[in-house]
Amino acid sequence: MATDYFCQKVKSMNLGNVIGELQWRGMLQDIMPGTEELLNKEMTSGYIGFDPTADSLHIGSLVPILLLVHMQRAGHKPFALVGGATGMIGDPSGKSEERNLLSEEQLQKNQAGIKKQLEKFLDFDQSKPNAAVMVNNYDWFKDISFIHFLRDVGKYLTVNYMMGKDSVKKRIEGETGISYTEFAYQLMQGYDFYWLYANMGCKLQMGGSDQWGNIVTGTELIRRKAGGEAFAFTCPLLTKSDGGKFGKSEKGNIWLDPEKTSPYQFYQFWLNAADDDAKKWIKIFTFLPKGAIETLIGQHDVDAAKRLLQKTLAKEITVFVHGEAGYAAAIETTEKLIGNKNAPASALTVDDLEGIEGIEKFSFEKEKLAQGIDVVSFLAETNIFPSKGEAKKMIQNGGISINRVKVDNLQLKVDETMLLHSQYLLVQKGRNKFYLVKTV
RNA sequence: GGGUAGAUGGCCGAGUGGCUAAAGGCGACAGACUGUAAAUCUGUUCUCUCACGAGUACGGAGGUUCGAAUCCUUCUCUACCCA
Repeated sequence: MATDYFCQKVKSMNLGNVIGELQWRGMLQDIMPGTEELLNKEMTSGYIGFDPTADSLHIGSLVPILLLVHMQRAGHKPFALVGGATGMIGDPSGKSEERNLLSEEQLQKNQAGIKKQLEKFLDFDQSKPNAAVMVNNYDWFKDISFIHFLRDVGKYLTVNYMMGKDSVKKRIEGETGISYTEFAYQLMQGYDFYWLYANMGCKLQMGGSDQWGNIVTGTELIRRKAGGEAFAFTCPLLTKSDGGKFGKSEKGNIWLDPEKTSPYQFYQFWLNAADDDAKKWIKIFTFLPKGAIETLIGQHDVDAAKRLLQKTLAKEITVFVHGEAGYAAAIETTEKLIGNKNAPASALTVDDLEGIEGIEKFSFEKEKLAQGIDVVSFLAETNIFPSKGEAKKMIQNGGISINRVKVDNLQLKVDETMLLHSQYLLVQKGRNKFYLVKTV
């Protein structure tokens, strides 16, 4: 009795208050009763699933990842589930239309990519009791037959129950309907939770709030099939203050893979956050303590133009995802290209130009330049623009600069005399999109 | 099985024989203003073309017509109603 009490006491002393932490950070949407008590009482195993819909995670997945990190920091045991099986089916949540199935080959590739990324963010050191664990639901789904699934899983929940889920309801009421395949998705996710509960002692599932329905199916399955009690909480889905989709730029998703989104572009995304967004995001995407964040917000309000919040946010998250080196490269590029925008392009050294990380580079034949070429053809032939028409429109809009000088004349000839260090041209589209053309 | 209403550009949505490459809105891109913001205002937004212009396009196929997103036939898909 006395030792029990002692053990419990020791445990609870080491467990940080995750829920409280997540709450002030604005990372808590729904929570099942009893979850907080469980987390305060014992080291809890909790999981989040990531479906391999692409070969890299993007910043939308960052919030769930951070939930796991917070869990681990607070002394709990995080499970990252790669959805090798569920990814083959397709989650209807938040999707207005039935999706195309991915090829198995593609799925394999995606799983590998996602697995590699998740490994970076969590501590898998198995000597620690709360080491992170990576699982793949394909491992337990691959041997289940359809008949077994219907008997062992499908039997426990009514279709009525399943149809009540928002994700399903919306699709049934919508125009495109829902296939049996996607309808069954929640059962699979529910079974994941059950399997982890039964085999790995996993009592908690987390996720974005769009996952609430699927998660509850899991706790329900655990209750009915195993008579057990499981818990859950979700984080809010992020939106931008202008109503746009979070995590999208003109080039599409912001990926965590530096090959897809360079650290510079990644950094720029956060740096460009609107003030209101930055205030919310800095709590979510950094691990800075409450006091520090409050101070920052205070300073920001005094002089918003300094964009202290954005800079701190961008720094913290870039270091987290791409490391110090990635951040350093991002900063370097930023300063060269945008930092001192009044500096003439000729101030950039060869090393500067060559070393600019994360901008698109093109090559162009030196001979063509020797004769001089009109800007429009130049922009089209370097592939900076797909056609002359587009290049022309952009120039007419005043959106093109070469070597930091705005092109205001369609007739402008580009020739050798414009080259920086005899071989480079710095082409700028809009305020902060740069392309480096190197002659060959 | 029977009936009705639909399918228009990235999305929403107007358009029922020529004035329609197709109103309007959203989104996206660019400019001005700014803080590499936001808001606002302006321009662009099917493809190729410096331009003139040409080519594709209103679910698919075929037809009527000098001319079709618009009329007819048929097919596919969706929603709703009746069995």
